[in-house]
Amino acid sequence: MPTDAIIRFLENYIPVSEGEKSLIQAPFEEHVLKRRQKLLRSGEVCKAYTFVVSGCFRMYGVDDRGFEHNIQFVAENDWIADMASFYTVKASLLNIEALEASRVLQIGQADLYRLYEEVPKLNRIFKVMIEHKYIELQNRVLQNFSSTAEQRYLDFLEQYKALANRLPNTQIASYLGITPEFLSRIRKNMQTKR
Amino acid sequence: MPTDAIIRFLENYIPVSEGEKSLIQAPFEEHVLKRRQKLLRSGEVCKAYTFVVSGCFRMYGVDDRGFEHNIQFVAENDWIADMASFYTVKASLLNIEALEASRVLQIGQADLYRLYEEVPKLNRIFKVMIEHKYIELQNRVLQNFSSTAEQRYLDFLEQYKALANRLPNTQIASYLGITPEFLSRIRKNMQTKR
DNA sequence: CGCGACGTTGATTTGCCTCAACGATTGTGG
DNA sequence: CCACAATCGTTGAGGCAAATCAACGTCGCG
Repeated sequence: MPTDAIIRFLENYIPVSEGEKSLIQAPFEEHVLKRRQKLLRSGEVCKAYTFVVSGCFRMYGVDDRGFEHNIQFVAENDWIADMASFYTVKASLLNIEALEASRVLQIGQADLYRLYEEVPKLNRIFKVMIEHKYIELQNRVLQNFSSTAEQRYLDFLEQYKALANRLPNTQIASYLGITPEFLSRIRKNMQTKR
Repeated sequence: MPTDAIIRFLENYIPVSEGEKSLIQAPFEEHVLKRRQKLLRSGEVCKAYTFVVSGCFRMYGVDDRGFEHNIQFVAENDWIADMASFYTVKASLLNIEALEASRVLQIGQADLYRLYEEVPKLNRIFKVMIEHKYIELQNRVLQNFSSTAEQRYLDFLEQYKALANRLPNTQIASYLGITPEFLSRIRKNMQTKR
């Protein structure tokens, strides 16, 4: 069962009984996406909370000059949604796009709220999960203070070792807030150093 | 009772019974801080979750060259803690400092965990609260993509109207990631425009 | 009163962007 | 299975936004 992956994820936090397992697994729907296909377009409401079974996504915004800026990458066994749009049911400012062919499991607002009622411990689990995500995001803000782009690039490689190999440098540059050209120069510079 | 402010805060989310109120209020301790006094120093473990009754705080990190960078401001009727340090019980990278004379209510890890058991709905309330904080932080990351520092300054004034008047420009510059000198030039420029 | 925090202005420097051009690789439809 | 397009990484020349360093006036406070 593909939804087993979700149970394994939850049990990293708190054990889940057999009855709860079936309650949880029931409402999720599986979807398959090709590379470049979108889970969410800005302007739409984010209607689903998404668990990534396999593959990889980027979430990004577009500035007033039309440039894209990656906010986060999410790979297998992790969750992605624009919380702001999902909970307020308002148009999202963000896009979510598959960087690889991917498989996901999705749950809508109504089903998720019902699950929170039926399985109250989900509130605890999701609270902790979101705390983790908050900490990760705060670390990102902290890293952005590292003065030079080279240092931020090194920090990124350190923190996302596994992911970095799978991502094109253009996407990494967009995450770091620099141009692909400048990232290329940074990499060249690093080679001559060592 | 100063802890009434906490109940009012919680009831913005979900009603709380009389019995729950006393359970919740019991473990909080009140503290008074002068301007510039610290709630947390980097290197220490963040041992308390703090509710601000009155006054205002900044949370900041220090980079490798010794420069301070503000991550967030928190004023009355809001919570502040370095979640990363609080939940992992490891040394914090951050500092929390009073920008004004302030009064706070603090709860330690053990007491907070006990409260989560005694009053399970706190998990729901804190989940939602942290979601809000996550969204706020994500907006901050998004705003940082706004190309020019002037635009980011305008965004900041828009979002934190009330707070902006109370903060010295040096603190705002540190939040925006620019020098106080450059913020001064931006402000001068804006005057001549209108 | 005197000291430290704060804001301002000027001159100079620099990290990173912009625009343009060119191979290498990937993927895709005929 | 090849041809062509699209994506990706790289390099060069020139330009700009913001940093740096230094100096000075003002204000609030112990």
